[in-house]
Amino acid sequence: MTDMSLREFMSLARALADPNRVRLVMVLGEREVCVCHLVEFLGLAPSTVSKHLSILHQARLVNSRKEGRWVYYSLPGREASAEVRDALRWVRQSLQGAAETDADARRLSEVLKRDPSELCKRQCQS
Amino acid sequence: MTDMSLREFMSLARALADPNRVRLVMVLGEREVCVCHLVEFLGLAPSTVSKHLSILHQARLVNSRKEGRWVYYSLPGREASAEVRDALRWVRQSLQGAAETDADARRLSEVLKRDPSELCKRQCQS
DNA sequence: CCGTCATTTCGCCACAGAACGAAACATTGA
DNA sequence: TCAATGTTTCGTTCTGTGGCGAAATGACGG
Repeated sequence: MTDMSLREFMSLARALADPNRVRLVMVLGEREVCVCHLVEFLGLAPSTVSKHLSILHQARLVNSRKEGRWVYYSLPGREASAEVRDALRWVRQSLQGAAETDADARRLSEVLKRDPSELCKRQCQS
Repeated sequence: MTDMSLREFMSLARALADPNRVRLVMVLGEREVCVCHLVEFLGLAPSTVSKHLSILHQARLVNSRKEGRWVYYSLPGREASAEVRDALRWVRQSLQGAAETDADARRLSEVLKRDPSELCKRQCQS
């Protein structure tokens, strides 16, 4: 009923075809998270994480909000299109309760306890 | 509730990350189709189509049945796992009614009118 | 058996994409 | 305004994947 073109669908499907991007979608449930926390969470270079977030954003699977120097990403709510909500529902329902999902949630909780400034300094020096 | 591992999910997501494979999934609704008809439908080399079907089969998104020299592919029904059914539901509900879907359905109908033998001869000579 | 034919597997090429570091950009604070 | 800092963009490298043709596999008909 969503009447989505194949091109739009492939944008969603390809955005969800990378495990790190799927982990980001799973870990962004409910809360809004700063990029530097996501960098620490994935353990990848800031530029790599930024690229992943850019791909998710282009597919409308995440929202971004800039607050000062920090950028926060989150999942869209009811304002999202039906196609995006269906895609997010598929991912999140499929992977809820998975071992990796729980482990990642715990891992993010630990990361969120740290100060953004501290994280970014360590990221930039390396 | 399906309690699927990230690895299993990525197998499904990556299988659905190619437009030609998505077209195959959409066109295999209900009916069982022979490989040579799918080759003519996509307009790709037989080896390429076989590879696509292999990827879909490894992800359990399609069934294969061998009858003589011909191999028929179809979508799994209720015997499929919940994860596979959820993935197929997402794709098919998202793209039902899309212009490309209707055009492909008509295109396959035309192809199905032709004889398998005739198609395969033309495919092999080229 | 042997040839034919439908399909798959293999080897190769070209391109897409994931990763990084360096540089650019943007914002805050001195 | 200048320095510091969080994020993104750019350029590069390397791996992964889609495409094809040729060869291998498997099944039917002589």
